[in-house]
Amino acid sequence: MDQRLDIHNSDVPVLCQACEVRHRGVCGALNPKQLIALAKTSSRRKVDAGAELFGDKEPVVSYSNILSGVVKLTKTLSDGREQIVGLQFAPDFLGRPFKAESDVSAEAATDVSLCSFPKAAVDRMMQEAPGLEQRLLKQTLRQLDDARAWMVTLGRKTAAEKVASFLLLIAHNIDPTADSDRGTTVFDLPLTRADMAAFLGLTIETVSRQMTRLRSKGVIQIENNRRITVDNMARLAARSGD
Amino acid sequence: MDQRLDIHNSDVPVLCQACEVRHRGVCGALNPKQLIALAKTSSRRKVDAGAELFGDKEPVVSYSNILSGVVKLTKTLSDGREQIVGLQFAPDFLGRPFKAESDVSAEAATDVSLCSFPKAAVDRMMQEAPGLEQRLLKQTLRQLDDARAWMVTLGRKTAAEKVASFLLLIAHNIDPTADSDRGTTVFDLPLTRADMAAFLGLTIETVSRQMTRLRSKGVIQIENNRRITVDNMARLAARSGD
DNA sequence: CCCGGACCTTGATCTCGATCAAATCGGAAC
DNA sequence: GTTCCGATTTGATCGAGATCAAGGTCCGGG
Repeated sequence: MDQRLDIHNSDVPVLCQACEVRHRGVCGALNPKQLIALAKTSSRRKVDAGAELFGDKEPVVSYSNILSGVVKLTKTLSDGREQIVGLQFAPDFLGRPFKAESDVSAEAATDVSLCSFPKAAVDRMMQEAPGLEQRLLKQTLRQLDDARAWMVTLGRKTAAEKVASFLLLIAHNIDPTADSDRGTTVFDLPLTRADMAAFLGLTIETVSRQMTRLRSKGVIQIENNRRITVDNMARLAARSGD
Repeated sequence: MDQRLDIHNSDVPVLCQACEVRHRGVCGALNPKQLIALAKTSSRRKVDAGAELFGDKEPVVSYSNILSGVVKLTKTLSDGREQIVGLQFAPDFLGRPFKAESDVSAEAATDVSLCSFPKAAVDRMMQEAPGLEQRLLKQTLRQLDDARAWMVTLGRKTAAEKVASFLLLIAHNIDPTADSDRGTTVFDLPLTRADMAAFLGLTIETVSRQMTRLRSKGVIQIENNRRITVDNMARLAARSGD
């Protein structure tokens, strides 16, 4: 009832009215009143590819929604070996509730636009809006599923299967309608070869060789290193090992 | 107030009064009234090492708390390659909310005792008890941290570092007081060499060779294949690559 | 005590992906 | 256009871990 009224008096904050992820992101769980309270303290910003959003072991004072672009989450061993442990796409929520500091660092893989909130404001709102907590739980469970699926890729797949799995992952995230039945799919890789290697647990050289191999077998076309065309998704999927 | 009264009229279900994980598990978020409602439909059971708790792609109709023992979560590729994607210890909650079927299979690595609940009963209670949802969110976030930490192990560590990392993981889970400052730590491995290989993304032979190597360097002692003694945790930690 | 089967270790060899080392490409600045 | 520099590709070689193949150990049951 209250909810019903709120929907009609359309005092949704200006910032949110034009928001790309208004309904898909965690904000979708808030009523207009809560949205107004949160919007007061939130701010949009753009960051360039390569910029660090927050570092490992660094106190994190804000959460963010990703509005566009791709963010990579990385962990680094003491001797410098690096592994990307997650990729986040719009409208993912960025940040680790219940902990003052993250144990991953987050870096913009592409140009990224964000909507950031003070950590404390969201933490407070989580207590009042159970729907918010539920959205976070759902996203976290999905990320856990993704992480576990990727553990199989890291632990058991060959280099060729890893690269094919990566291309499928990106194709599905960039263009959710891409599917094995459909014909040609085109997308831009959000990652450099070095990033791909860091995500796949391989070296740059191996990634490059496997990409070349997929191209020479006619599974993919490569334009300017970044633009990928997949004529037949099923053929690519057949090489992913799943 | 209501809460305060409830605590004193100690009508906590008999089943729960003796529960090993009463306060540490997700049930700790429930008040006695909710606990009674849930206990009506819950049941304790023991399963032998090796038994499958639920399979991949199989509809799951119940959740469980692990009361004792270790459960392994595995994923299998179409050609049979297998990867353990998580280990669960008491008092972990087992099950995937918001999804009818799991995409991992769960198997008892050791003898395990469980307390199981019908999925529907817990799902209903999650709506009413926000504390329950918050506990689940916290556990899920912790599991996501664990999964990401393990991705580094799978993607970037050498066989020697993987085995050392595994021993540290087990030592810390079996005996939470084990720490680098302290002297001797003794524990039983909950996994066979084959399971260790499946968790580490290695073969049985490589795991065995690395264990032998750690023994011959005096980092660990091995008794009957399963009982491990670590005289100096710091020496083991130094070999984990972190 | 002896047997049988599962689990584990050890050895020899092979192979995939890492490493080392040059080219070559692509795009931004001028 | 030309230059330059980081990103990528390609080639040659190496080596960690897989694979193939025996043995050895542990433990429960007759």
